[in-house]
Amino acid sequence: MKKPNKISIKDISKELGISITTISFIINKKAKNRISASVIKKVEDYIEKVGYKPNSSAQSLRTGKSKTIVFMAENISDPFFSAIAKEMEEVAYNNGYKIIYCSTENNKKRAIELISLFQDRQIDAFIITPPEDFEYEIKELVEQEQQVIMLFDRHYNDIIHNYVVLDNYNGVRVALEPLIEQGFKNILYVGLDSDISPMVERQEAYLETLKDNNLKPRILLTPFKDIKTGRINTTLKDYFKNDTSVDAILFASNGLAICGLRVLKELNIKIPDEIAVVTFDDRDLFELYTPSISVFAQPVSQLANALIEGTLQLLNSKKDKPELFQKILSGNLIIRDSSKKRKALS
Amino acid sequence: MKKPNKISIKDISKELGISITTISFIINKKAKNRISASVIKKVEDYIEKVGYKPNSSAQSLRTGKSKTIVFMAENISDPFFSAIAKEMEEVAYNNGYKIIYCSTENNKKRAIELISLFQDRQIDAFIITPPEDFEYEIKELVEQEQQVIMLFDRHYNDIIHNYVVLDNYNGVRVALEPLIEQGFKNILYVGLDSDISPMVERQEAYLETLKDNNLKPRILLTPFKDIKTGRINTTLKDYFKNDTSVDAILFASNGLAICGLRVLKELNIKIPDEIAVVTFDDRDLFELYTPSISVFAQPVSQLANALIEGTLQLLNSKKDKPELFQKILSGNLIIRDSSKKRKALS
DNA sequence: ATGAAAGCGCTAACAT
DNA sequence: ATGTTAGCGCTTTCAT
Repeated sequence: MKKPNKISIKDISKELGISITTISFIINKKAKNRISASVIKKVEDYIEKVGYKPNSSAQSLRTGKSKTIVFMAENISDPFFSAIAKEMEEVAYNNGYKIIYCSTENNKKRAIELISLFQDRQIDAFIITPPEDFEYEIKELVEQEQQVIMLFDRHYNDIIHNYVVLDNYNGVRVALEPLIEQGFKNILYVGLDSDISPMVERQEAYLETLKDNNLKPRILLTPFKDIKTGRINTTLKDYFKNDTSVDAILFASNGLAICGLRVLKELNIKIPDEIAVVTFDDRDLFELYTPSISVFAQPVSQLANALIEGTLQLLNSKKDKPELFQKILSGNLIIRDSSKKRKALS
Repeated sequence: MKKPNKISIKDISKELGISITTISFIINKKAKNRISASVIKKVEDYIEKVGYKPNSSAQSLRTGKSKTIVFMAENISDPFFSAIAKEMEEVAYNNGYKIIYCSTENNKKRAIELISLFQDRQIDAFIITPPEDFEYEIKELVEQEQQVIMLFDRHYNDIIHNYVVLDNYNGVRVALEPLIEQGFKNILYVGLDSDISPMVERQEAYLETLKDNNLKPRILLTPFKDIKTGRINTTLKDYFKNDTSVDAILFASNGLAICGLRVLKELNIKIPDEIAVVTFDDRDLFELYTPSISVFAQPVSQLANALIEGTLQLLNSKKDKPELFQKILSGNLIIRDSSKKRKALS
């Protein structure tokens, strides 16, 4: 490997006969009212000419800041999380930050390892989608105040922390409303057996909404890992065999819905004639499926923007006043064919 | 922000009364046959106890290596690229490397900016999916020998470089074979109007295969940007209106296929009865679509593994012998309902 | 077997 | 307005 054009401030200093301090000030835009315009011009031109770029390791070492944000998603290959990642990317780069992505797989042990791995490095901020049973770890992280901690998708009530989440309560209500209005009486909720806030909130909202409408709730929960193993298919099939009264389903996540659609197809259950379907999180699959699937779509762009803007804002805030960034965003229901009663179909 | 437990080698040195050098050797596993077992034990225990982790900026500054790999994909939210990213992630971390992802959007200007942005930082390797018309830039990058350059998905014939790509020629042949065998005569190829190698190779392979079978080729090309703008829908519709003889389509990418499916649905053209469909790149959409869509699936795990293993291998190789890592992997055809003649359907 | 010391490139407090 | 200089934490050469 050749190591050419590794030009440093010192080289510029020698070449131009100007001290490195002066050059440093100019590079860091702290030259105003300090350095003469002619010197600034001279240095800037030279930098432009030779394509000098400061050594970021040296900057990090000196300042203790790395201009790096870690985004710990549940799974970076999940369309929802990768869409968020994609949207944050550009804003971060435009602000001089780079983002490192990683996936927890919703696995506590793995998440702990990842945090430990990145804490060694100089990381300025963590954007985290915490896995199951992670409140203690987040609490510790927040209290250490080593870096900006921003939670995404999930949050805790007993810790004061930054977060950007969806308004799940309202989401479920909005998703159920048209179903109830159309007269569906036996609405099944298919969710994850999990303590993460969206799952808890969605389930609670479901329960409340059904209660408000004097409807009998039916809940089918499955552990996260059953999605991967495919065990969920058996669970769903068994359920449908035992409870034939269900006339509508609300899936609490797109992953759940995909499994559900597969099973309904296999069982030859007609959507929406025999069972209507609504799910969380939009994907192009749902739009193109036959019939098209109604979804409660998360506001991906808004979420991503809030996340990165909030994080940058906290990063730039003066250390003495500990700010808080908390945002709860609303999604919107997209009604497609899967939740329309037959007579309502064109 | 508090800045606690920022413990350095010097602190350990003072605490234990052992020199910095000795501790550094122990940390870097260069202590064998140099340092006494008792001292090693003492230091290791202390490090374990206080949870010391070396400052990576200092290491980078000193060694010139950052243990960082940049993965420049076309679009990190595309299921194909995000699946690759996800698979590489763990291997990289296990080897002490972190990965930064970014998206070129197939935009040359953006890609140049990103490379410039990351070259300033100490990046050890670039894994790049080059956009349109990028041969010159890659050539420069490779010649500079500043970091390991590994191309993915696309490659160039006139540059000697590392790459991991799909065997596109064979892929197209394999995808077309069952179509031809079943007697489809008017097979349309829908591709991207692009100079990137997969598109060139797929189109050539299509032409050759049809020629070998004495069939008349029909090619419909669309610029990359038309997918985003939706202009492709008009293009496709217009084509189908003018050429009603088509009885099968090979889509050169999953993005193209999705647009195609949308249009076929809109035009109420029945798959496979009126037009059979096969596409590149599998997605769960294709499996669940009605009818299920036949695909030529890329070997995602193999590609990801080759990419990261190859990159790590080059990273670890001695600088004096310039190695080359080139891998062409085969995908496999998954035949579903969309490419079966009616009589062949169960 | 262990230690002293130079220096990677940069920032910023402190001269001048 | 500009320059001198002391480290940031680490690796590594060269003593001892």
